[in-house]
Amino acid sequence: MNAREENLLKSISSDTLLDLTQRYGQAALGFGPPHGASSPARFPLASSAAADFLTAQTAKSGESGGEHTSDDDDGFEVDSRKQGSAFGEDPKHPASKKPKEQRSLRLSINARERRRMHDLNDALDGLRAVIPYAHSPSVRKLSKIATLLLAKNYILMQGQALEEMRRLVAYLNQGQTLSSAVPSALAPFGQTAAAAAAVYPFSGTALAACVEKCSYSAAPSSLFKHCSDKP
DNA sequence: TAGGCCATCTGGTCCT
DNA sequence: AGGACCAGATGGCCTA
Repeated sequence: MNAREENLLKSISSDTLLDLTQRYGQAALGFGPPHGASSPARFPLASSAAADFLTAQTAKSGESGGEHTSDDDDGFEVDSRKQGSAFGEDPKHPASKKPKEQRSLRLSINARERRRMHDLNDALDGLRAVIPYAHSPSVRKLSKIATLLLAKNYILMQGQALEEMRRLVAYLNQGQTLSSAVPSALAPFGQTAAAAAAVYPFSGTALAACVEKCSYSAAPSSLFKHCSDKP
């Protein structure tokens, strides 16, 4: 983790995160694609079940070869930076029995591996698209490791939010049954909420605190580490 | 210029 | 046998 990424993460306010949390949370529950979703295949979990996701990924895997690699079978559109090593002769294994066949096989394997890594990167891009962080063009893309760690913390945070919501609903339901003399439908919502806030044992700021603590800590080296602890 | 990040190649291992 | 997955090595690009 470098300073650049830490600054990026710190730049995200918890308000923004909570806002995004609400929207992405809905999407994750299947109420529609998240903001900015360009295609269902890009956000498979938002539109359908895990099985659909796997199907989409399998199909995508087949097509992505075409998207990324016109080099697929020939294996010749390699990164120009790596061309030297890609075509260099192995000093340990000079001209063997069938060098041409072996070379062809090696190129095919390389192309497959390249395709596989491209698919992996596509998946990471998909992950970046659905986790809350600054998506503006002026902000650098999250690194792979930052993406994974932020996604993990985001999932943990969502779980906590869900749990807190459940407790709140249970608490409000309990209050309804106790004060049945006053029809709950007539109770001003604001007052109800205020009363709940006054008595409700679970702080509404817990989530924001978790965001601060888990994802956007100012401590450079400890970034992302806090929530590796049990929530 | 050092360090971080990344893409690619490569050989090994496991699975179908 | 062929493909998927993995980890190590290598070298390029970018930023502080």
